[in-house]
This record gives sequence, C-alpha cells and structure tokens, in this order.
Amino acid sequence: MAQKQNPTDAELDLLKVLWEHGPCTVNEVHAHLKDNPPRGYTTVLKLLQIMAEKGLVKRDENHRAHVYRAITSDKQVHRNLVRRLLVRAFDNSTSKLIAQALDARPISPDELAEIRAMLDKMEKGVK
Amino acid sequence: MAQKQNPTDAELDLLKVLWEHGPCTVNEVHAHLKDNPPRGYTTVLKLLQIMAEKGLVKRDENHRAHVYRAITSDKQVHRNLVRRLLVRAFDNSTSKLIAQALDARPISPDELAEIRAMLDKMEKGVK
DNA sequence: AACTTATTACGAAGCTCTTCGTAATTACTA
DNA sequence: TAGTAATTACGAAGAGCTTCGTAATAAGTT
Repeated sequence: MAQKQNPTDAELDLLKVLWEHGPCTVNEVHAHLKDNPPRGYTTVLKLLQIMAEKGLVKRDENHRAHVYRAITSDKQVHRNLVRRLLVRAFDNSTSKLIAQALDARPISPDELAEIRAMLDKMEKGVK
Repeated sequence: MAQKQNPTDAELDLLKVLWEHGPCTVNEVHAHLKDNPPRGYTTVLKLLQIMAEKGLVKRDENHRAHVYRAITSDKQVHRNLVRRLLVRAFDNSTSKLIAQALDARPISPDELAEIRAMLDKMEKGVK
C-alpha cells in the first residue's frame, strides 16, 4: 500500500517543480530547481526514485528518460502539512494557529480583506 | 552562541510539559509526559541534555536533581513553526496558509467568531 | 564505613534524510 | 561495430534524531 506521507524538505522542493511545470524528466527537474541549496543531478535523481518508492510521485518509464509526475496535488500536501502542525503544536485548534499566523508576519490590508472574504464565503457555505 | 532553532518532535513534547508545569526535574518531566509514545527515563534525560546544549532549555544544577526550564515561550516557538511553514510551503503568504487552515478541519461557529474577532482587533490595532 | 537509591553522564545503535561518486545501461553516431 | 553522451542504478557516507543500556556519581541510611 502506498503510504500517504508528508514530504521532507528536499522532497517538497522537487514537488514544487512538478506542480509548476507538470511531469518532468530528472534533467528538467534539476534545471528548474532553484539553487538554494544547489543540488547535483544524481541527488535529484535519487530523491525522485525514493519519492517514487514512497508513492509521492509516479514515473513513466516508456521514454528514454523517465518522466516523473506528482501524485498528490499541492493542495492535498499543503493540507496535510497544516494538519500536522495543528496536532503537533496547536492542540488541533485552528483559531490558535490562525492567531499565530496573523502574528508571524505583517499583513497587508489587501491580505486582510482576502481573509475576511474567505470567512464570509465559508459562513455562507456552511449555513 | 546559542542557536535559535526549531525543536524536533520529541523536543516539542518536552517543551510542552515545561510550558505547562514550569521548571521541572527530569523525573517530573518524565512523569508528566503523555505516553504517546512511551519514553524511558534516560531518553528524557538525554533529550533535555541535548536541548540544553542547543539552547532550548536552561538547567539549574544547584539541586541534587537538575532543574530544567524552557528558555523560549510557547508563543515564540509557535511563531517560528508557523514562519517555517509559511516560507517552506506557502510562498510566505499568510492568506494562503489561513485558507488551508480553514480547509483542513471542520470549524465550529464559535471558532469562526473567534477568528473574526481577531481580525477586528487587528484592524483596529493597525489603524 | 558500607549499602541503597536516585540521578546524571556517556556512548552506541538504529533510523531517516540528504548528498553524491561510480558503475551500469541505453540510445545515438561515425 | 565501436565510440560517445545521456541517463539510470547502486551503494555509501555524513548528519541529525531518537532511543536506551550501562556506568559513574551523589546523597541519604543503617
């Protein structure tokens, strides 16, 4: 059974590339990767192989250069990351987490409005 | 120099105990620790020693049993955890994170109201 | 002082993550 | 076919995390 697992830091970097550019060969992933930190070609390859084992990506071996694609969407992964943080540090309280989020970084009025809009939409949806 | 570092999972468990109960001996921490997963006494001791090296806790050696206390508040640590997640996965966008947080778990109307209240307070403060 | 008990110190094992060097494979080209 | 270039496969090393067994130390007790 393919375990649904959170990606590690390095893995998340590669997933970002796949989310943005769609299915890629190792070479393409390596090329698109931002250089912090710089990573060698075989490092990327190895990571993708491991991610394939874990079930984070799937690979198509029909071409000369195997093509990897993300199995889970960015949304799913992000949600799992948030869930993990919720139980790990915030007693599973969304409001506690949001309080910290609002405090962690200065917020622009635009962002604030955006957040309000989300709440409004939510209340409507729930009602 | 004491590095300001995010605690690991096991370390966070111990910090929670120290935040809740104040300065503790190893024995007390071990006793207060919830049993998931169960951890041996020396494991807790070793963790606290490492945390002392890292600068996460400080220890008072004046008593027979050394007394450990958390150096950083829960609030500070929580903020760092949120910050890390923000840059790691959400492009440093608070609203993206909050969108996921609202989506990650069903929210009660009470919590929703609480969140609204925070936003109101914030806007006043900023203005 | 000898004994017992609680505590700390030390070090190692097993695990995962991350990285990369080197070898093997594959496909193309002269 | 022989040579080359790109790619994949394999394996290992170093780091950090987590756990705990065992030894050393300190304090109190008879």
